[in-house]
Amino acid sequence: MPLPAGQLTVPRATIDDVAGLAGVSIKTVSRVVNNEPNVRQSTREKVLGAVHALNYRPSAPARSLAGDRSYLLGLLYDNPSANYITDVQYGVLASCREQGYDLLIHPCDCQQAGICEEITGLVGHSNMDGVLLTPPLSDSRIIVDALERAQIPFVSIAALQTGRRAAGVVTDDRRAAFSMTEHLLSLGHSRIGFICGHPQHRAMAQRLEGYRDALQAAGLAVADSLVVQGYNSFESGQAGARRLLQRKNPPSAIFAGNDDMAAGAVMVAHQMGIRMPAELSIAGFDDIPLARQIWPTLTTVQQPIKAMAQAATQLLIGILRAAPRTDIEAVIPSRLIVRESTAVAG
Amino acid sequence: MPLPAGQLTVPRATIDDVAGLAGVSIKTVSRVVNNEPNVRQSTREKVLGAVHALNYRPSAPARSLAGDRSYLLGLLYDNPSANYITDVQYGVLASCREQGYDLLIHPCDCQQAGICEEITGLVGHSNMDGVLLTPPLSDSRIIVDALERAQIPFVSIAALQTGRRAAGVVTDDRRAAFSMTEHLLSLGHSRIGFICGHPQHRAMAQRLEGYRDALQAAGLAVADSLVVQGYNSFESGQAGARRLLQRKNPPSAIFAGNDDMAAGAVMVAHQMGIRMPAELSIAGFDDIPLARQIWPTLTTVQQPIKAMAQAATQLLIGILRAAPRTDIEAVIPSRLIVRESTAVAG
DNA sequence: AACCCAATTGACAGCGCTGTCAATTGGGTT
DNA sequence: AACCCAATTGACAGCGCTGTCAATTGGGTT
Repeated sequence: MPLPAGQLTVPRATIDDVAGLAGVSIKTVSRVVNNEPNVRQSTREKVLGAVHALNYRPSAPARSLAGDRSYLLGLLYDNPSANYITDVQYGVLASCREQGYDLLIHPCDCQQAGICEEITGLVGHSNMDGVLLTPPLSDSRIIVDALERAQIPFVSIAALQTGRRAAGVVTDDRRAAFSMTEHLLSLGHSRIGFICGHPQHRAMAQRLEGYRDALQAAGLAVADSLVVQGYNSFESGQAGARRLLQRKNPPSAIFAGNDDMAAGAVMVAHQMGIRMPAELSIAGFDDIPLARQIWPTLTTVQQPIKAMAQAATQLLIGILRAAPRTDIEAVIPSRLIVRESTAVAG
Repeated sequence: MPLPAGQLTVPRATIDDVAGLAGVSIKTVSRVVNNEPNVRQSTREKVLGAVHALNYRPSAPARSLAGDRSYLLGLLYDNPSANYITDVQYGVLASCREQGYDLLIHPCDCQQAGICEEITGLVGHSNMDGVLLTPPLSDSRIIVDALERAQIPFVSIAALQTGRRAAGVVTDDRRAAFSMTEHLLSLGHSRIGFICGHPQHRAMAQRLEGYRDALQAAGLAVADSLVVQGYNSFESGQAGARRLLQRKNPPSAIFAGNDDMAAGAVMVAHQMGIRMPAELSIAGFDDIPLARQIWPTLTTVQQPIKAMAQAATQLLIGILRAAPRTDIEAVIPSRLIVRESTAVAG
């Protein structure tokens, strides 16, 4: 039965216990535990033996208080897609565990007044060493500015920080969208609708560019009437698809900027009695689990979300360790996955 | 541009600064900040004024070190459903913010050897005040035992701790499953298949009981051949549905123990060319977003996941504060949602 | 006016580490 | 053998709070 903390039967070993057992000073234990140089190999082994024997784990708060580092990272997001966020979390956690960091998660409301103060307050209070940003936060100029002003180290996932000395990890959105559009063109589609994601997301702008590039490369005009604005959510995908399909001359294929919106389009087609993929091809982007859970299964771009999050976290920890150049941008490639929602134009 | 921590231009106010400005001792500031009794109203106001003026926020690690409390809660889970976990997280976070706690998340692998040591190690290292458990961890005897032995306060979400003095928050699984089965019976279905969730989850056992109760109440025999074992995942739902639908005498309705499995069943029906709901009704449980994102949309039970998580967190914080009786069990009701996947038997 | 006692306030140690800086060690050089 | 200096080790203060316990305050009572 749960009891209040602090009454553990086996009290935790402290650095003094380890030092006593190993016959060295606590400072030497500290050096070994933190992998600092200038410790004789034999001493290191003696200390590690004691650490192991006592099952010693340094106290996070004590470290944090003394060393001005908390070994705590924050993950900030404002994203409606559970699948996306969960993937990001797993990626971030993988790197955190590897490096001995803990993770605090902080969903927040991007639109809310005072969001910047909320975020800097949060970070200050929890003593986070650094934060990871996902879209749309990473695309928000005011939020990025606030973090820079507060001098909080951060790395953004899936968002270009154009013209800044900020680190980030992205995928090749433009090229992938180009490939997807090419795929649809190769199936004989010439009227391809595009449901764009949130206008503030730079990754979405990139995907739109890729779509345009491919049409132009194929010698086709980019009809503005075939591009509709969505906001990343399933519901906005439904609305966008309705607008496209209710035209007098509807497209024979729809490419949505992400899977949630593509799934919304699939739902609308079902509701309108349009058969897929015979009468309508639909493609998404991201390859979240939902892409395999709806009928027909979605042709999409597998965005390496987890890998990107993991790489971004590595990058952040590297910056915290060494404070090197921070204008690093890593690109992790994505790939096309053809499933059942796209077929030869009817 | 990110810089290493500890170089903030405006140094954080400490308790000494506040005490100095308010003209009291740091202990009095501590009392006010922690809402302790026995402070004169006028003193309290003076201190709060200084707190406000300096934008003072107590240092979490210092508090933790001095007070043996970290204001950190842990959320442990091993659950494949992103939707479910995200809902739980939002609920837990809502209570955490209200009460000034931060949240560490820790997905883990329930099956892995040494899981108990991993968990107790984790909790000890991070200095969590208490942890929240979701199924299947909350259903695992060895994990619950380990937490009790380590005297770590915990509350479980959506799992009965039968025969223990442990706190938990559940919904009325049995009654809700009864209602859903009744709904299907009232549509004229008499052969209703059931895809059960993970055999270790007590909530799933409850749902199976509810299904049985309803059949018996209607004077129908419970055919063992109509109950198949799943494991909560989409894929296990597909496998279960295939087994049910490939019988010589298939059911006209399938009730799955959760929405992920129900969605798997829907996928199989599509693949087999079975029309829904005309030829087959399918019902789920939980009402995750997926239930509204597949076609046909799922009739399901709205399980108040977020509310349960929020209540569980409140309960945990209450236990941490007062260490009162810990064998509390809260029940939050769920309700039936009829959508497009169920209809009169054909 | 003297006293009393609960209410209020404060002094100080200590939580478990890391940073700073001084002390010690020990192999290579002359 | 005496010396030197980089490598190694340790002493100690201090991070910002809370807990403990003692000191002070101030309104009610006699």
